[in-house]
Amino acid sequence: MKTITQLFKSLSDPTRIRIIWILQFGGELCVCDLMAVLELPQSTVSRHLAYLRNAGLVDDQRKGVWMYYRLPEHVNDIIAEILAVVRLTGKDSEQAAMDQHRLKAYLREKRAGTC
Amino acid sequence: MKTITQLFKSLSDPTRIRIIWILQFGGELCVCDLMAVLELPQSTVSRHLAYLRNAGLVDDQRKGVWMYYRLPEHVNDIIAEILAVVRLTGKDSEQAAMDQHRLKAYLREKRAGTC
DNA sequence: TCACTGTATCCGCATAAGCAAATATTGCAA
DNA sequence: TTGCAATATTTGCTTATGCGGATACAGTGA
Repeated sequence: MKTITQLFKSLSDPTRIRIIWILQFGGELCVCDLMAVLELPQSTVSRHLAYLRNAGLVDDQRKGVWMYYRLPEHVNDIIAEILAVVRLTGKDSEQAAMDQHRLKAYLREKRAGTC
Repeated sequence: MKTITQLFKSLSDPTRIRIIWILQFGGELCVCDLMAVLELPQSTVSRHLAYLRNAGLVDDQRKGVWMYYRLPEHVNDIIAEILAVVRLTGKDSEQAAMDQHRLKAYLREKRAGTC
């Protein structure tokens, strides 16, 4: 019961929905990538990621100093369904399109080796 | 964007999840039916129903003094998917089973003509 | 019209959640 | 080990949300 409401609560914030849209589009990204796309301070992004991690909606993996986040690959039916719904909502979202555009531009200019 | 987060926010409360489970099981019910099953005061139940109505997750219909609530029949893909997810979560929920049991007992004793 | 019942909304309060700066932690390299 | 960069967590503040009693509104019947 608490798990389910926690799951929905973690999706009831626009920033967290945006993070999932961005990860669905961009695959694996580190915190500073997300900071650039979301245009939000580090502590804010990190806290939202912790929220999503606790709900089982993202996986994290440390690579040196960088923490990379991505959507989980092996999930139960409920989370899979929910991620499908979120993807559906992103299809005709202006915000999702803007974030995808900003991510593409950011990745194009990003130099190798930097975060 | 706001619509989506509002949708998830309306599902981030245990009482509202319970209401949807109860309606999935019991069909069309009025506010006092739900008060009996949820064991919550009228103002609380009504407010949660308003939340769900605004999110498009329940339909209401007045019949005399009574307001009947049920799940919407014709919904878009997103709401249909979300209701399916909620149903899925109810399958192995002890709370859902308890509420179903209480609803059955309540309907058995309820006299015709009373709310 | 008036009284009554069922439901919706308002109000004040308590709790929860978001924000961003500050601080702590982690891992790498010198 | 020391210093630095990336990230996580803490802190203090502000805002949002839930609660239930009180009140307002709507429909029915006398």
